[in-house]
Amino acid sequence: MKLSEGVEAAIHCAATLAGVEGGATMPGAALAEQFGLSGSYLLKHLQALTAAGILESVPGPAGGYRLARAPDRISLLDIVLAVEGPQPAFRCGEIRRNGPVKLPTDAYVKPCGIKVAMLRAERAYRAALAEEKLSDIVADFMSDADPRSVAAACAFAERHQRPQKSSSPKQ
Amino acid sequence: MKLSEGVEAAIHCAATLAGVEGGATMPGAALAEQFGLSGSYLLKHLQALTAAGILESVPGPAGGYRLARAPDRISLLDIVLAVEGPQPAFRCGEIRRNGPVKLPTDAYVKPCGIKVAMLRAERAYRAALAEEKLSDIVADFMSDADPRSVAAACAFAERHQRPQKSSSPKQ
DNA sequence: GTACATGTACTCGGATACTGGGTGTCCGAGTGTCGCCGG
DNA sequence: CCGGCGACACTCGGACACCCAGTATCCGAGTACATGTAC
Repeated sequence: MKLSEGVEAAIHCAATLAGVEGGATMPGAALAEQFGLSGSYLLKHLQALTAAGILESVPGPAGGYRLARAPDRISLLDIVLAVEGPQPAFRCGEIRRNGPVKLPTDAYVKPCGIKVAMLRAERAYRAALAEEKLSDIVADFMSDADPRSVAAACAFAERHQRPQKSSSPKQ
Repeated sequence: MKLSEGVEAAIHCAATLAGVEGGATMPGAALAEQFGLSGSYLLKHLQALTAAGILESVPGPAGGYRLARAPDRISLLDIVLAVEGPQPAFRCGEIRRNGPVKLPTDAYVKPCGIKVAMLRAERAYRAALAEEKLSDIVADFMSDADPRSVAAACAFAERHQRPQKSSSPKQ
């Protein structure tokens, strides 16, 4: 039961990207600098988010990443699943069948009760994660966090975002 | 987000031990055979359960493991935490502080909103796991599972449990 | 002066090493039992 | 025949290798802009 470090980075990046204007993008290198990470490595996770349809990538100069949809339609579950993969945390190896007593296969049509219980709890986890919207994260940060921190984040976003001329119809 | 394989084995072992009489024990080697696992390896997890106070170990011949308390007072959360460790799945590395802009430490007294959100979801997960009692797992297995599977499990338990003469006051 | 071709700089993307936790295995410590010996 | 002693067998417990996912890094592909040249 351990999430990879990339999850934290991915969420922070998504939250940062939620602060830039509509069509503007921010290079992965800037995001990496923002959090003191290796740019080359952070790209790996940004690519995962892009593949999952959470981010969009724009190549070339003045390119970068931006959110693919509104922050209130992005949940922490989406990000976690994109980085960690969709498979559940509990993997049932069906070890109940590995005993020395070999029962016919049709004795195991009923699913393993332990698996059912574990997945039921995991559904609760995912439901709770799905309730945590990226927009709420950002809103709470803007209102509750230390003003200096907010100002620094906004300044950084302002400085590194690159407005897209083609896609953004003038702001 | 991936639980170790040992969790599945630990839960199965605990469920099996819930089926033996009060003071009786079952050797770890028997449990390993029951699930086709390496005995030496399974001990590692059984030791973790023992250290967490979920199981009791009896050394010497006729020794083995048994539940340390009633199955209705053992939840899947207890077992998962014993095997995986108590630390939460989401580890906040405070990467928000790693940026090039160095703010004073007192700008970060408020906890990271992302951490708060992640841990809130994780609390839901743990609460759901805490609701899954080992007694329910066993009861569901006894009533719902295939009769042949139940019979095999009972026969195995009957064959391998070793009644403790000292602690069990004659059954 | 304008339009086109070319070179450059910047971006993302995928392929390639390194490392730590989990997995798997081994040998040693402790304990109860059985057998043997002495009384 | 009974009690004490010693060796044995079985158990758990901790310490030691192996392997894969995650971590970290590099180089290559693609695109937009800037520049230089021809018309």
